Amino acid sequence: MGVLDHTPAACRAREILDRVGGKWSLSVISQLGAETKRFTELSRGIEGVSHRMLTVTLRDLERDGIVSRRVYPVVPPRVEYALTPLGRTLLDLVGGLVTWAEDHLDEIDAARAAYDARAE
Amino acid sequence: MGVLDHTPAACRAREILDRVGGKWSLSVISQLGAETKRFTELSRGIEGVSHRMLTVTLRDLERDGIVSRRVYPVVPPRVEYALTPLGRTLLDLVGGLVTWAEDHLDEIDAARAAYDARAE
DNA sequence: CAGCATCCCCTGGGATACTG
DNA sequence: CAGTATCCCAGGGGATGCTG
Repeated sequence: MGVLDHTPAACRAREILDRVGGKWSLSVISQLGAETKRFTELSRGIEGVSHRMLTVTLRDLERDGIVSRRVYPVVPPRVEYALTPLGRTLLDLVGGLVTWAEDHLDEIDAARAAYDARAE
Repeated sequence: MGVLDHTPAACRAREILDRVGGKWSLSVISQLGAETKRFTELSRGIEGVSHRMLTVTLRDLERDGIVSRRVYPVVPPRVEYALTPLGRTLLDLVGGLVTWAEDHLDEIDAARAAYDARAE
């Protein structure tokens, strides 16, 4: 028996999946892992993200205390985003996900192909 | 710079989130972590899951090679589900998520409360 | 027992246009 | 530059009922 033998544990893990599971969350966290960035820098660094979704994602992460938002009262506006200490602990965890993905994605793809082949 | 400094890395991590991010996936993986179980056992062990969603979740996990399905040709039908070796490696990873959740959920909840308070 | 099939609803997320 | 507002759609997921 490990950490996951009771349902409540899976429940809690789901909560963080809800927090990090958004389509763009990981990309944002990834981008902010190295350094503080401005809105437009993030926008350019994340291929395919719309203006709106980047805003929404940043708001959610900020609300959860994973990303900090610093506004400079200048014109034109300047806003900088960074990971909070909490966000940086997440970064380590997500590193584990990436490693696992690299190690097993081929395996999963093969399993899918085999499954689909069986069912035609 | 860590594992997450480039977007492609985040992309790959997203793929596994897509695979495991379903509402019931973690609960199923959790339930199967300890031992092989039958459909009804799983159903009883996971509070709130509907008949249909359990079926769908199991199919998806089976397709990805995370869960194995064994049918006994008897009547009444008997079907047993278990984690595959690949599934067990996932179990370890998810253990990390659970630990992180336990360590930081209060922090996140506090951040949310503070954020919501600021915005009224 | 294990599970498809059907119906329906709701939210996540895309496109686009407007502002301080 | 850094957003907000509005509209819209696909599909994830719930409820229920039928079957081998």
